[in-house]
Amino acid sequence: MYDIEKSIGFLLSKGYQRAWALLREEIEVHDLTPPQFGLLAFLWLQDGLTQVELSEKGQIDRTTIGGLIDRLEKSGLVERRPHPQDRRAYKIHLTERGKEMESPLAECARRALAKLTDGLSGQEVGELIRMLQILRGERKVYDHPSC
Amino acid sequence: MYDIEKSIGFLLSKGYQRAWALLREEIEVHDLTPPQFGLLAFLWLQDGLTQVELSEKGQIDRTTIGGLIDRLEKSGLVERRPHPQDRRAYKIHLTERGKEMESPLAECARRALAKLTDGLSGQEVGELIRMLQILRGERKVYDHPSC
DNA sequence: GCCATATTGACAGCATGCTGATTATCTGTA
DNA sequence: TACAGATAATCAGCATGCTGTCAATATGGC
Repeated sequence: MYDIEKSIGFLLSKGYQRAWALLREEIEVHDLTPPQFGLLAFLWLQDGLTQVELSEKGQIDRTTIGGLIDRLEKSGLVERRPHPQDRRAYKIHLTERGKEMESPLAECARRALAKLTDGLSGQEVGELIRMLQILRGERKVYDHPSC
Repeated sequence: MYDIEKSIGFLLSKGYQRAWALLREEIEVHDLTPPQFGLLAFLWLQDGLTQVELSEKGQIDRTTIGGLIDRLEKSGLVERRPHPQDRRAYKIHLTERGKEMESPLAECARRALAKLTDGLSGQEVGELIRMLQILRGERKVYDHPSC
């Protein structure tokens, strides 16, 4: 008999759903959604990427990126600038307001994470991160790489 | 600095994305999507539930259930029957074909799960399930309940 | 330089997941 | 019985994530 309640796929979907909802509660006052927050977070690490580069780094579908940027542009957090070497492409840049939002938004994410992992110890959270990185596709993640 | 690559929410979203894609590869030959499979899986455990009951058991939004059932009904896997005591409600029943699909579809799910957890040991998979159940909302899950 | 091929971003179309509103029906209380 | 409030399902509207297609532009081989 197939018991979906114990299935990793089902549990991942529900865990993700809960993470999404908790983050959304924290950031909706800033009129953002979790994926929009995620895209900003990649720009905080490196500004001026093209849509394809953002798509690869964030593992977000390239057709989804377009709409995300449309909405972030409308909110005045990012802007499309023509790419100096490639007339097909845009470079996506944070606006001043987009840069200023890093600190308050990261604080929102910290609060959401605290609620999410309320039932887990710090060590368990580390273990969970390691295993999720493996699930994501890396063959194996070691604390001390051995090969 | 906020590093989204190490964020549990981000990793959950990517892990879920990968689980979704792997399951979809296995079941798309049967013209199903992972959420449709999930709904069937709850009916395999208990047939004849109402949409609200399915929504609660599967933690699927009640407005999403309607469309899922529409599509499963069109595929001939489930059917809406009037509820004998409540004229507002339907009881959702598996068709013969819906029942027969349990075995092949569960096999698809087993193969997808094997690919997903390829990099983890059996013990790690158990740990992961335990931690995801905690993330889902249960305060704490013990192998040997202590309180 | 020229052309086949690849790449960038846009769009249409579909399924999912949510909010909020609506309709039909049920239930508990006066 | 009558009525207020709760409940089951639907619908409209929006954002996300995917497939597939297309136009504009780059690139590499000749």
